[in-house]
Amino acid sequence: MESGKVSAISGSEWEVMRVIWTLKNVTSHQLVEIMQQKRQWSVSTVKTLLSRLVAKKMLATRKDGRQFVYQPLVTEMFAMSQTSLALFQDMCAMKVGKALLADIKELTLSKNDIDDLMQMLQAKRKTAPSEIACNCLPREHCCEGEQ
Amino acid sequence: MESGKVSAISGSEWEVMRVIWTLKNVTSHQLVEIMQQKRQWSVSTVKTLLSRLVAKKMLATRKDGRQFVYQPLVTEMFAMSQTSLALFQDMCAMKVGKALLADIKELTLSKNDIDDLMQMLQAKRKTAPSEIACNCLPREHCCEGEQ
DNA sequence: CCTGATCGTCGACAACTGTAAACACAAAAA
DNA sequence: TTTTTGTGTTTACAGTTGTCGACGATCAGG
Repeated sequence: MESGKVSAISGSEWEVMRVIWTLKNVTSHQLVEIMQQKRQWSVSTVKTLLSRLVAKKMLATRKDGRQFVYQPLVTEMFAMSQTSLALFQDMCAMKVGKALLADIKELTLSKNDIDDLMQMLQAKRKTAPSEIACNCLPREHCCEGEQ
Repeated sequence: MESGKVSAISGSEWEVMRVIWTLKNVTSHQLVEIMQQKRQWSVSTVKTLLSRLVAKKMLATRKDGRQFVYQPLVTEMFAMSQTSLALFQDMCAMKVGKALLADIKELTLSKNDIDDLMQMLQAKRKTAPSEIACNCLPREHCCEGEQ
């Protein structure tokens, strides 16, 4: 699994990142405490995840006295859109729209988000194709029915 | 990693599934051929993935003469929305809308999809909250700035 | 200066993934 | 019937992930 993007962090790593993104500058101690409260992880577990995130260049460390202060190297928004977009791009292009629809139906969005989304959609509509081909197969037969 | 959902299939498995979803009923031979063309995988690799997908209850097999015919046990749409929704639900609730916006900006959607999305949004707007709180931390301080 | 509390680093280990070779068995061909 | 070929099953092996305990360095107290 080699990529040029956001190093595809794993689930647990993502949880740690969220805390760091939110707090911006966190000492390992704070992290351990928060994660222990949030997920009952052992001290070691948190430390391991931090090391891995540093190795993956998602976090930078700054030594402050005896302990480290962690700091994100990519923004949360970047990671979020990067990750979700990658997921959608691995799916059938023809059905991505439907998946989005299902997601939006379930997710809680603010009025502002909704307005932004609608505006974006409105703009995209002008140049949108009327159909998108399925790209699940290399060439031959491709989905035709199954709307 | 235990879940009640869609067994979280991995990347390669997802690729195989896409072909099967599209073709509905596929013999291992076809699969091997397609995957070889699409990803240069060896025969063994494809077979391994198929076994694993059967083990994960994503595929059912029906013996047809010497070989097996594979058949999906969950619909593509279900898997797609399930998977993407799970991803979004692991992200900061406050920023999911922005991520969606970024995704939609990049993805190619058909006019119909766009219309459906807009309609959905319009409907949701009526009951949408004006703000959504960040849920990255257990309790204390939570993101306030960083729009 | 010695001692104990803190930290970060290493090493571990099982489960899951990506890839694939080896093997056993049945069917097709010779 | 013997050989070949097409199938599914087993085994393998390196990497990643989820979770930790142990170890060695360091800082704060006495």
